[in-house]
Order: sequence, then structure tokens, then C-alpha cells
Amino acid sequence: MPYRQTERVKLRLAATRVQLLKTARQIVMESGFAGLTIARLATRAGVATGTVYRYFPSKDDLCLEVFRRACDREAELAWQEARGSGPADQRLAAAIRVVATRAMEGATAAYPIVAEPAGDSLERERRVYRENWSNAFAHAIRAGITDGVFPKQDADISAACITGAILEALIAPLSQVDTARHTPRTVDGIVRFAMAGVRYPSDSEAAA
Amino acid sequence: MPYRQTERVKLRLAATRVQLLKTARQIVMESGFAGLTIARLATRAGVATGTVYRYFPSKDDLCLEVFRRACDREAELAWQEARGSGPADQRLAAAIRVVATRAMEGATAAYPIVAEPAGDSLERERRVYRENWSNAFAHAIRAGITDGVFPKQDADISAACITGAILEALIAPLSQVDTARHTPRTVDGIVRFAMAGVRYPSDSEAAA
DNA sequence: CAAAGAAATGAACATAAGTTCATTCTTTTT
DNA sequence: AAAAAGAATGAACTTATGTTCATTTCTTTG
Repeated sequence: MPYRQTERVKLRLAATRVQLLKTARQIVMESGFAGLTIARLATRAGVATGTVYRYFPSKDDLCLEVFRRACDREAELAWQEARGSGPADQRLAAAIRVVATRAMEGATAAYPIVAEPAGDSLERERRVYRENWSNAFAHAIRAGITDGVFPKQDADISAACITGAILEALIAPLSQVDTARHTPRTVDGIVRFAMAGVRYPSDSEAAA
Repeated sequence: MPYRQTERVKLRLAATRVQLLKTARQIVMESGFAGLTIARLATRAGVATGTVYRYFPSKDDLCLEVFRRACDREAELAWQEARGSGPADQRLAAAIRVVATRAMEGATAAYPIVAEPAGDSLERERRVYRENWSNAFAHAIRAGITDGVFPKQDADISAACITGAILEALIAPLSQVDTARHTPRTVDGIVRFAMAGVRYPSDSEAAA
């Protein structure tokens, strides 16, 4: 029994794996998923191209994991706010704000994550991610309807609208170059718009 | 002087060009820009691959033209409504509705056009397209502010929010498979949300 | 009909990126 | 230290597409 993987090696392997994921994330933040090639990743991480395949079965899998890691934390934050204990409308506003603010601050990272062209599997995953956001919003909206602070409405549609509003107003412009365009006022504008959208009834119902 | 391009030939060439564009559009509607390859296009249009390059200098140029043709009509329709003559709020609602409805009906192969992963040049062009929509909305919003039917607000942000809301609520799900998910009620939901967003002031201003 | 110039052709080429695998280097155990 | 097993390597392979160009076919004119 001349060789068995020892603890030390196990740790080193895990460290390399994490290193690869971190490097991949850096590259994606700089150049998007389009700029993430195995060769580039390997060089930057200081390993050979073949080595990458000892840690990830395919590029797709690698991308997925990079993506998930980036997303999980974001979605969790939104849910924390949405689930919170205060009045439903304040919770919704807080959830919107946290998503919008973080997206704005992490400007470069945000675009590839939520919008950049990428492969099929990523596209599917991205939907999951957005839906996670939307679901957090919908959760708060439903609570608000129950509590009577929001009028009756299709919470899923409103939530999707909010997600879309954030992405478009905040992130889509980043595909261009003017990163400096956004200010905290932009987030305020989005929150205001979204909250009004949820809070006020339609013309017909308002008239009724 | 043994050969000069005659009128008949000129027409035939023009016809082939249009045929290529139409076929390309079909392919994009079916399989997205990712599915648009020169080989496939040539085969479907009944010409050789080399022939395509007698009509378009590169695939990028071809894609751009396909894209522009699809977009121009849509943007024009939105502007028609936004520029109309009625009250500003009704114009805005009409513009939103026309964009949302047409997208829903798939009139434009909405998903590939507004959201599908594609090359760099297309991405830039897509921004232009979305901004065109947003600008139409912003136009009506500004008019509404002037007329006093909308409270003071950043028209550009609100307009971007509207565009995003439409895309997310309506089109993004199309990247999945459940096309039949949407009903006219979905459009109503979007319009309601968007109109409330523009129409009602922020909490602080409402309280003031 | 013959000649000359366009137009069409499609096989061949170029490129780029993901993936493989025979080989080499490391680590562990006796 | 030697042997065995694992890990790393990176050049070569594969595949997929965009693009070219020598050749063929068509169209016009004298």
C-alpha cells in the first residue's frame, strides 16, 4: 500500500480548486465569461491546462460553479431582507435596495453575472438566479397584500417587473463603458418606481 | 464591351439579398443568433456558402442587418404611441402596451432580439435598441410631468425601469420553454405596475 | 456563337477553443 | 532508497465556424 492521499495533499488539492475558482471569478469580472478560456485561466492560476480538468469535468461545469458562488451570497441577502420582521412594505423596499445597491457597487462583476452573453447552461442558471430574486420580492409583496399595505395584484408579475427594472436601469448600461454614471440617486429612483408600482392600484380599481 | 450588369440582374441580386436576410431572420427566430451559421443559412437559402460573402462582408455585418431590420419597426411603433396626441399618461400606457403585446405575441422573435447571447457588435446594437424604447417612454413621461399628470421624477430612470420590467416579466421567461405561460392579463399586470411607478410620488414626497 | 466579364460555387483553409492522454514529476509507504 | 500510486503537465487532437479563392457556370454583347 505504497501511497494513500494524505490530509495535507487533500488540503492542497482543495486549495488549488478554490484558487482556480477565484482566478476564474477575477477573469470573469474583468472580461466576462467570454474572456474566460481554459488556457488563460490555467496560466493565471499557475497550472497547466490539463490540470484544470483534474478539478472540473468541463468548462461548462467550471462556469456554472463560478456563477453559483457569485450568486448565492447575493440571493441570500435579498431573502434576508424579504423575510425580515418589519412591515412588509419596508421589507420589500429594503430587499430592492440591497439588490440594487450591491449590483451598483459591484458594477463590473454584476454585468457578466446577470446579463452577459454566455452559454446555454449558464443562461438557464441565470434564470434560476433571477427567479430567486423575484421570489424574494414576491414573498414580501404577498405579505404586504395580506397585511393590507399593498393592493391586490399578481405578486409574481410585480416581482418580475421589479427585477427587470433593477437590471435594466442599473446594470444594462454597464455593457457600455460609463461606469461612473450611477449614483445613489439612481438606486433611489429605482426603489421609488418599484414601490409605487407595488403600492398603488390600477386606474380602474382606484376609481372603483 | 461584352457584359454590363443589366436591370434584370440587378433585381435578381437584390432579391437574393433580401432572401438571405429573410432566411437569416427565420433561423434567428427558431434558434437564436447562436443557431445562425453561414453554412446553415446558405443551405436554407439555396445558395453556396461562398455566395453569402458576395452579399455581406462578414457574418457580423449580416447579423447587424438582421437585427436592425427586426428592431426598426418595433421602435417605430413605440414612438408612434409615445408621440401621439392624447393625454401623456394615456400615451405612455399605449406605448408600454404596444411593446409588451408585440413582444408577447412573438412578433419580433423577441427573445433573440432583446436578450439572447450574441457577439459584441450585436450587444452594442441591442443597447441602442433598448434605449430607443426607453427614450420613447421617457418622452411620454416628460410630457406627463410638464402637463402635471405625473409627479416630478427622473424620467430616464423610470423609463429604463419600464423597459426592464417588460423584458423581465415578459421576455426572459421565453429563454425557457413555456411560451404558453403568458396571457393578456400578463400585459395588464405590467402596464399597471409601470403606470403606478410613474404616476405616484415617493413616500417622502407623498407625505410632504 | 464566341468572347469576356460577373456571379456562383464549395472544397480547402484559418482560427480558436475545449479536451485528451502519454509522459513526467511528487508524494507516500515499506 | 525503491516502488507504487497519484497528480501535473502541455503538446497534440478535435471540433466548429468563419472566410477565401481557384474553378465553374451564367449573362451579356458584338
